[in-house]
Amino acid sequence: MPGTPRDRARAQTMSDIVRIGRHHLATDGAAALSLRAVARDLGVVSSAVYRYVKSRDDLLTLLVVDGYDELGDAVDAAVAAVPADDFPGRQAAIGRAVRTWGLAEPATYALLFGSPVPGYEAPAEQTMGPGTRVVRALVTLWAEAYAAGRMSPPTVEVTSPALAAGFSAAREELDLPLPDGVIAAGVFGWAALFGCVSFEIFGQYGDDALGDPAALFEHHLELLAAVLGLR
Amino acid sequence: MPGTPRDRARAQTMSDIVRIGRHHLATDGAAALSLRAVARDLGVVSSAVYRYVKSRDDLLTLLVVDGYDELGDAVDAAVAAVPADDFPGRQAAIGRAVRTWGLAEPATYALLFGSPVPGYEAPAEQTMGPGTRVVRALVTLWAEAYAAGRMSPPTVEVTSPALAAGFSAAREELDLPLPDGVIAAGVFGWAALFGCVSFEIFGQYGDDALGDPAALFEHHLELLAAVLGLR
DNA sequence: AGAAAACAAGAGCGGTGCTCACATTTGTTG
DNA sequence: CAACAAATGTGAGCACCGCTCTTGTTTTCT
Repeated sequence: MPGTPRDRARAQTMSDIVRIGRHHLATDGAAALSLRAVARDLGVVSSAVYRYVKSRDDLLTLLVVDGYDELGDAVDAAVAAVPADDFPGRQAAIGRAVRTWGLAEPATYALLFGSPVPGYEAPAEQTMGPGTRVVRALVTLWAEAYAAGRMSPPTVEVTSPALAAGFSAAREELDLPLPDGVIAAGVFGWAALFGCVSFEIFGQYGDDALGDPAALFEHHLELLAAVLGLR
Repeated sequence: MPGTPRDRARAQTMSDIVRIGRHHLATDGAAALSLRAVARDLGVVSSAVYRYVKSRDDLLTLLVVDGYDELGDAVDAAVAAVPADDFPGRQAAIGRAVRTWGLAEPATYALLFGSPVPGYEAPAEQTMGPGTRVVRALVTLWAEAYAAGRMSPPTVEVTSPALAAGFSAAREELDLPLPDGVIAAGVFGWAALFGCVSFEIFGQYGDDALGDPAALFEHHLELLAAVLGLR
C-alpha cells in the first residue's frame, strides 16, 4: 500500500476508468466510446474525468495499451504451454491465441489492428513496448527454430538491395541471427496471420464463413508453417 | 439527358454529395464524416441533405459502394494489362492494384477493409456485388490457371469434413471447378494479400517500414504465388 | 389550372468533447 | 497546529454532431 490515501484513490479511479472504458468499448465499439458516458458510469460529472484523462484520445491510448498487454499475456501463455522443441506447434499456438483473443474482444482487436481511429495516433512511447509483444514472440520462435536447424531454407530469395539493407538494419537492431529470406518470410507470415484473423473478425468472409471458421484457420496455420519452412 | 430537370438536378446533387463526402473521408477520415459538414460544402442547410441521404450510415454505404467500384475498376484494368497466360503476373498485378489503390485512398481502404464502423453494417444487397469484385478476379484467375494445368497441387490437404462441406457449397454456388486444397490455399492467399496491404497502410510495420515497402511487397507477392502454386 | 409531390429552410432535441470559474477536500510545511 | 498549496469535484457554457418536425416554396403530373 504505497503512497497517500489520495494516491491510492487516484489509482483506483484510474483503474475504474479503464475498466468502464473497456466495457463500453466491448459493448458499443470504439466510436461510441464517450468520456461523458464513462463519467456517468463512474458516478461523477463529465468534466471530472478530465482530471484523470487528458482527452478521449488519451483514454483510447490507455485501452490500446491494456489490449496489447492482454493479448501479449495470452500469447505468452499459449507459447509456454507447448514443448520448446515443437516449433510448428508453438507457432500455431501463437496464431490460435491471437484468433481466440480477437474473437473474444473484437472491439479491442479492431482498435489495435483495424483502421486507425481518425485523428488519433497512438503515442509510440507508450504503445511501442506492449505493441510488439506478439511479433517478438514470433521472431523469438523463428530464431530458435533456425538455430536448431528446424527451418527449411526460404524458397524465394531477397533480390532488392534496399530491402536487404532494411533487413540488415533490423537484424542488428533486434539482434536477429536470421538470413534475409527468413526475415522476409517472417514478415509475410506475420502479416498473413493477422490478415486471416482480421478477415474473420471483420466479417470479410461473409455470413457463412465457408462452413467452419475454426477448421479453416487450422488449415491456414498449416499453410503458414509451410511458408515459414518450420518443422 | 433523360428525365425531368428535377431528376437531373437530383442526380447532380447526389453525385455532389458523394464527391464532397469522398473528399471529407480522404482528408478527415471516416469518423469525422458529418452530414452537416457535407451540407455546408454543398451550400445548403443541414436538414436538406436528408432529402437525398437517409442518414449518415446511408452516406457511408454510398462511399463504400463507390470505393468498391473504384478498386474493382483498378483491379480489372491491371489484370487486363497482363497476358492471359501469365498467371503469376496476373495475380501480382491484382496485388499491386490493391496496394496502389489503398495507398492512394487510405481512408476509403480503411472503410472497406479495416475495422467495421461501430453501429454501421453495410447492407448486403448494395455492397455484395461490387464488394466481391477483387476476390472474383482472384478466383477467376485461379480457375483458369488450374484448368490450364499451371497450378501445382496444394501441399496441405483439407482434412476437416466440415470445411470440405463448406467448400463444396461454395464450389457449386460459384461454379468453381477447383479442388478443396486449392480453394483453401486461395482463401489463405486472399486473406494474406489484404493482410500485407493492411499492415502497410495501417502502419503496423512501424515508421521505417523495413526499408523499402514496395520491394517488401514484391517479395510477398512472390511468396503468395508460391503458396498458390502458380506457374 | 389545380392537386400532389418534392424541396429547402429554420427551430429544436439530446448527445458529444472540452474549457473555465468556483467550491471543497486533502497533503504538506512553517 | 495552522496556513498554504495542490488535487479534486461541480456546474455552466461553447461549438459541434445526428436527426426530426413544421412551414413555406417550387416543380411536376393530371
